Amino acid sequence: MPNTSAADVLRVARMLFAIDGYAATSIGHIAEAAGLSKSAVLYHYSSKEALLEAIITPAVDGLEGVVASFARSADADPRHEFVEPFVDYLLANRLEMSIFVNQGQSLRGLPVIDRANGLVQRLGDAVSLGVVRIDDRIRFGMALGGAAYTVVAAINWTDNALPSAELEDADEVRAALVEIVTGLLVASRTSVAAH
Amino acid sequence: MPNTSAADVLRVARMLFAIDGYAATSIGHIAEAAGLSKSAVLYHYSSKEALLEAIITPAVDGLEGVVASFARSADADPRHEFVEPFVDYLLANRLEMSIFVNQGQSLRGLPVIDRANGLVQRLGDAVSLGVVRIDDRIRFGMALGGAAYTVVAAINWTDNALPSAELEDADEVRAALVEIVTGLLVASRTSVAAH
DNA sequence: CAGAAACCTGACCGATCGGACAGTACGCTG
DNA sequence: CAGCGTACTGTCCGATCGGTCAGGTTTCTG
Repeated sequence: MPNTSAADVLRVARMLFAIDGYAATSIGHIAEAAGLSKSAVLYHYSSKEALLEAIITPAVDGLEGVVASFARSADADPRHEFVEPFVDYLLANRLEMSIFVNQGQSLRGLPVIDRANGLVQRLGDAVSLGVVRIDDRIRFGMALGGAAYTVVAAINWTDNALPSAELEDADEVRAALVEIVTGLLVASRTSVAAH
Repeated sequence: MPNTSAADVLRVARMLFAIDGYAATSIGHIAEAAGLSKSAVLYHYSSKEALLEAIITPAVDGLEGVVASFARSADADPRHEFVEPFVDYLLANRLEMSIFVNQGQSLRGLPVIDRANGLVQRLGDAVSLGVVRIDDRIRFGMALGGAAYTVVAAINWTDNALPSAELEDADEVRAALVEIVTGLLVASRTSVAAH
């Protein structure tokens, strides 16, 4: 994690985009918070959109891996194949998740966001394959969406403004998420098998 | 549901605020979509903020009832006392929920939004009372947040643009949500009792 | 029919936005 | 020392924003 100005801009912008929203965050705000001029921000990132792209592209790349790991877990025990990578991904990309979970729809049209939305849809489609019962679909949606939203909400509802959350009991949180998500997914699987 | 211009403005604005976001929706956009001039919109609602207030105040009032119904269900079977009203509330206020679930943090500072956020916090606090284990807290968060987010996401991921979603199997959805949320809450309760 | 109230428009305002651009200070290399 | 790339700054621009205002039309009421 280098300490260059460009990296500072990235960190500040990620924070502001996640908490205040992309539309409500001006380049001037980012510049001020980073201790630079607006022009300096635009020197490092040629546009506001390019800045957003630089922020969430790595996270979207990681999401690609998560989707792949789900496809791989099609018939195995989903816990190790899919759930743990999924939960780890959520916890490691909280701010980026917050951006495209909460603003994914309003920002559609931007290429990076569309790519992220497409991946989410692919994940949803992959899971709907062979799942007919509505309550199973909803259970699955709650497992994925609920976990994502819970992790994101933890940013907002705990006293934030601190650079990274005070997750000292991160291991416990992780274990709990893995257990609950697995529970919801397994319930879905078994009811599929029984059907 | 009257067909006056003021009501049209309200409907259009609710849609745009929920889908495109409050910050990204200009009064001019609302006016255009409603077939009026910008001035006409500002004639019916004195400011953009007043328009948002008119949209979500009824939903926030309803949320007050939901919070009260949770307090009432403290030791009873939570299904009828709390879960059903909660799920019904979510389904009946999908667009408004979408606004202050997804944008509640970025819009903090606006009185109506702060009131809504305070209610959500009150609900969270009420539930944390006596719940120590982290996995129980997360399970509860996933029950409430996940249900809310699932209902909201259904707006965004299904082909929208249709005025109200094509929820013909609404009864099945409702039943499934009630069952799943109840399951998560009951698991939490029993583990509290066992502890 | 007179007048008031309700409804709506177009013109205009200051502020802020994303972004372009010309210029400057600094360090490295030949 | 000359020259060049990097890292910035302040200035300016057109567009768009939320909001005001003066006036026009329609509708209701006495």
